[in-house]
Amino acid sequence: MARHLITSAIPYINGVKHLGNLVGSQLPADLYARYLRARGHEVLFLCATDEHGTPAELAAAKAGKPVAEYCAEMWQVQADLAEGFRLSFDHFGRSSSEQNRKLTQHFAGVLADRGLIREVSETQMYSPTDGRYLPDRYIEGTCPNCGFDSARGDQCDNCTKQLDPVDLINPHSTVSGATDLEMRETKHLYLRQSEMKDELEAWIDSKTDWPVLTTSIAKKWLTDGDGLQDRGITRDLDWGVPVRRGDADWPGMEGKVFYVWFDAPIEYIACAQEWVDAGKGDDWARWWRTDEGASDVRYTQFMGKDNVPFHTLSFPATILGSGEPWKLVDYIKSFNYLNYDGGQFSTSRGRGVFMDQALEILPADYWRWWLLSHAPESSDAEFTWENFQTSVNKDLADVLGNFASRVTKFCRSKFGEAVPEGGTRGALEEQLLSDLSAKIAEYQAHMEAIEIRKAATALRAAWVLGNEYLQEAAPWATFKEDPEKAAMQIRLALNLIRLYAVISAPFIPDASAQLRAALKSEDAGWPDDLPEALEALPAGHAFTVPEVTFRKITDAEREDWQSRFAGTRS
RNA sequence: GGGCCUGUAGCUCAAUCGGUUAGAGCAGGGCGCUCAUAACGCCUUGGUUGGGGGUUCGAGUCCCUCCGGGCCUACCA
Repeated sequence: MARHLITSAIPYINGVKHLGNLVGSQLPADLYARYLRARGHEVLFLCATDEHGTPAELAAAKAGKPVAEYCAEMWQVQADLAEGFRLSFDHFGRSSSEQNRKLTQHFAGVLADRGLIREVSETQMYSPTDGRYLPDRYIEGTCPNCGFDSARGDQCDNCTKQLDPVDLINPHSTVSGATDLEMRETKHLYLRQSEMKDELEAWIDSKTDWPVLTTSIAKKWLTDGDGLQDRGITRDLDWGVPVRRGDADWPGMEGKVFYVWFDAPIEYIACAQEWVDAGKGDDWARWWRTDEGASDVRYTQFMGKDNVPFHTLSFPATILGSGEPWKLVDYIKSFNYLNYDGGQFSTSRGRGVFMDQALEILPADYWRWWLLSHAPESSDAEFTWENFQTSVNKDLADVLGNFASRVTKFCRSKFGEAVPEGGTRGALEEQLLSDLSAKIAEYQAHMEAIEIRKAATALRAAWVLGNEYLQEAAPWATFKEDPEKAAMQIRLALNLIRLYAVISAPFIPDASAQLRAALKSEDAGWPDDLPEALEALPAGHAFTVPEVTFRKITDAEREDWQSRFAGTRS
């Protein structure tokens, strides 16, 4: 049994996340965590909210609330939704935690001591009306290149030319519309990533089994132009981790905070401390310090492709640069994007299905199954209501749900609500066991390799084997001339339902639990020994016919949702 | 502009190191079954692997080129 540390990219605080966000990190991470736990491994699965930065301040202002209060509320919203989707975090933390504040300041201090931080004086747009410095993209004006009148300070959306805010004609704040912008001189800390380029590159090069998506993005940043650039790790903001050098003041940095992308990954570690402080665990160091027991931990991170540079370069630079024995990531699983019906999901425009809306219309398992079985692993994937309806109806209702239904109902009508007794297995049953064993082995191999779509395909194929067996065995026919044989067939089929419930739990935990409850089976142990697992429900064991496990999505519903979610979210 | 990814059946996706006749699911067609959520099973139609050129005994896979889609390009996070 191994020890697995699993983290999902931490979702930003400003609002409910959409299904694309969910399938890009939290959901696949949960699948993996549930699977490894089911296989008996020791797992620590962490996630948190990413709370700092300009967008959080502006969202709070818009909501008319102090930013700390806004974040606390939104954390609760996201925590509830995570629970709704059955995301099995051991702890769902907050990057604004006390633990993260201290740890972030600690890392900055250590990095400074080791000469990996330098001060840079630069100019930045300041808006007296807004009373704040504005990131480049919060300034808009007319593009000096093409004349587009809504060009952003970092890039023109019309001609794609990269810009500097001072280049814009008639620049104004997108927050207030203020035009009295001025350049102010300000001092910031830069992490000297360039010093660590060779070390990082050697490390990335050693990860030959990582997804191409992960390594190609990392290599690009390492080798593009002049190579890996130093990165600013402080900002002129109120909301964030105050800049301190460990426990000490940092002269000249008063009133500044660390950049979110510096403190957010550190929250992975702080979250383990929060987990302990919340009384859920007793030793975070054995997961994170290689000198305190973490050397045998396998650490896997899940994220969307936009997060890859920070996880392959910035955060490792922080860890390696500290010279302290922190656990480095072993495997980075990254995802492409999920699109919505011909376009992108968009938080700002409210396009697509959001986590709260999804749970309002259907149980979590429907979404979990579709999203995971269509995870955007090799390229961007697309959500359409037609595909969702047919996939879910066919896979969950027809293949799995109906199997449980036909077996239990047949048993009830012919033998009553207890596992029937008698008969002995023959060649057909031997063949089923052999096929099933091979299919489960395939499923396990894909799960271990985190090949999610392939794992879903193998799992579904295992469900199909049950229907094939039933058709071949035809207990409704054998019952007429050899009731004992039919009893044996149905006993096996009832055990198949339990088996399916167990192996499907990482994908569809609620349905799995519901099926086991109907079968009155406490045992959720993984079927390491398949013949034994298919004897788990012995003759005479009482059960009940489960409620319809998965009802079908009707055409009327699909059409309703299709139009309801076509527009924008209010 | 530069870089990376991607294009395979009507749809969603496979295809190990370049190796036999490019495979699944869904949708379509036919047959069977009657236990079941109009469910299940079997058979089956369907592909010049985006176009063109090249390397090779052999190319979906490697090279060149053109076309389409997507992402990144470092101050959104």
